[in-house]
Amino acid sequence: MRTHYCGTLRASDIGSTVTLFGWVDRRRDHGGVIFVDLRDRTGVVQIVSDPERTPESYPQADPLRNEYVVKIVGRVSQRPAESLNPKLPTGEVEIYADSIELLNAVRKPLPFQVSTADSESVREDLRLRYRYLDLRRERMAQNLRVRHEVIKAIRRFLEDQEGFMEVETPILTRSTPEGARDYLVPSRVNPGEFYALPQSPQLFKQLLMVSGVDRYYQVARCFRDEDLRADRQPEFTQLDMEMSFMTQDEILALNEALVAHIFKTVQGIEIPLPFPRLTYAEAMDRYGSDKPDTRYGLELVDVSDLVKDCGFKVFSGAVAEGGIVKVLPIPGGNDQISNVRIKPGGDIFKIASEAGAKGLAYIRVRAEGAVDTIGAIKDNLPAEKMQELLSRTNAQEGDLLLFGAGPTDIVNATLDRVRQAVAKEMNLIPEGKLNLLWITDFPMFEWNADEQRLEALHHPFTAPHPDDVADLKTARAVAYDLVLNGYEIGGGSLRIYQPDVQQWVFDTIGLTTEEAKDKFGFLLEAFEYGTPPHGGIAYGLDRLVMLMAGEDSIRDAIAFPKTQQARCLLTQAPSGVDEAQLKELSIASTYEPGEEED
RNA sequence: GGGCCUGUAGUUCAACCGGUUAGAGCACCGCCCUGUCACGGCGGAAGUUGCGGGUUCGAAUCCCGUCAGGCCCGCCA
Repeated sequence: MRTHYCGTLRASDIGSTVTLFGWVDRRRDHGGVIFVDLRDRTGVVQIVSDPERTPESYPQADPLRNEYVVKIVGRVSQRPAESLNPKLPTGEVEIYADSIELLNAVRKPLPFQVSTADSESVREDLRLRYRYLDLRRERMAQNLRVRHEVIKAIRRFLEDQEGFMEVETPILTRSTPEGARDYLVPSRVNPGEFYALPQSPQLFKQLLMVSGVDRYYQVARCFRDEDLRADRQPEFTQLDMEMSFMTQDEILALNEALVAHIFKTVQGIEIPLPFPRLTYAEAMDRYGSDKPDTRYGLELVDVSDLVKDCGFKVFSGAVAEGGIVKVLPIPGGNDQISNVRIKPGGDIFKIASEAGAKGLAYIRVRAEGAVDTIGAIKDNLPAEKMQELLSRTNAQEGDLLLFGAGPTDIVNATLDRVRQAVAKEMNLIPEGKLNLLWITDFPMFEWNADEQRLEALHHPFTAPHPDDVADLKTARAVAYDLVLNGYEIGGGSLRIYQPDVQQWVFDTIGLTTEEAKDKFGFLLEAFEYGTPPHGGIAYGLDRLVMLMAGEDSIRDAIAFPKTQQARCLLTQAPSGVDEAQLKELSIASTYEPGEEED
């Protein structure tokens, strides 16, 4: 029977006889003495074997190799003074092995070394193919631990301190319009009909409020059949919450306490409360983004009013057509960013054009208030406007001012991306800084040009701001996102709980009464039976863990993630199935290998 | 659907502008070494340069196609 875990042994254990199980992390054979680093999930401890002190185990230590599984019985001993290892938590002790039992060997060449120098990075496809080995490695083992600790902290806080109850909701549910593409599951019992996997438990948690659950949470798996990114997987985990009879401020305060609790218990980090708040309008104005990274400055400056009458048509025309002209001032940018990079063919130009910009005008601020700029600005911007522009952007010698001009959304998207690229390149992002903030007062709807209709920015159950109900089309929503270092890690809203308001919203997004009844009739009906005011939030748990673990990819926060092609390299999912299985489900595949699908 | 990047020994990387037998660290095998902790020393085995085609006297290197992985755009209420 195991008496201890490897990584937990300390000087206070000296003298004890211990039984350890684990993997050989490394073996060092000095001819007359063999050292084995034995690893389990808690860490490593050094095993010593030599012919004099441990004659029985010495021959047993000889055939050991990396990643062999062994049982070791030995005595915890003080290391000689000159052999202490301050790099290891167990570095004060070592185990004299009285017996070493080989439980299992490695029978094939390891696809990669489990224990390697930090500088060596293994190809990710190999790591995913042999994920069970990858998870043995310190980095991934640590990430799994962080994930576990985060979820544990959430449960302790919500259940023990705040009276939340976890309720599971269906994985097999019904397809709903709006939102992402659904994963579908054919129903054998009901031929021709399909379940959908939930994109989130949204409707069920609202129903639970009608049920009087009052404070619900769930660590909920969600599914969206969309293309993958470094921070997006087709199945992911939300911390889903919903609560009744609370105002927005009360919900935000509770969530601030939750997030602070998570960081405090998992990483010992104190986060000042309350979190800063920005309205959506402010965030778009100052950063061009609804999830701004506020760890650094580089705020945008709107200069539409200064240039609206100038002779430079790109500027005046943009304003005349209802757009804007904004400046991204880059302190010290003159030395950092050459004209070549801003002009067609340059990398900064490319970033801007991918966001829809036609180009980037610029001003370079020189000594004594002199400027270098493109001819069109020099010739067309009156001196007093130039002075006002320099003073409004707080321009100093050496600064580079980049202009975005055009439709508001394109200008914001352009300068947002350039801002992030510049911050990264100029090392403006402080290491280890955590910047949490709320974005509030999102608009209810945005225009979908493809479908020529308004659609819900958040989702169609979001309550309109009480001051704005006169005109829903332009109304603000009582919706909020939590942003951490430029990543949206959570978002929620107060919900509509009156059927008539819900109906107005469906009308506004062009959902006919019939469609609404067909898709959401059960929810509207539930609202007829005494629905409490309620609201909630959902966090992207994988993303939160990724950020807390210091990783750049959500895959490193998930035990068994999928590749960008949505494949599992370990199980080879997805796969073909027997014709008989399809038949049983009353479905057939229209896919023909070698042919283009459309 | 589109753009960009990567693919060389089990693994991490080299191999210059196309030119002898494709090299090195780790891992593996053998020998040596009693205080290492990324131990060290000597030796060995290990390669269809992802795959297919083309250009060339000659291709890891250039070109085309294809497969796999990554980053991004579109998409993701």
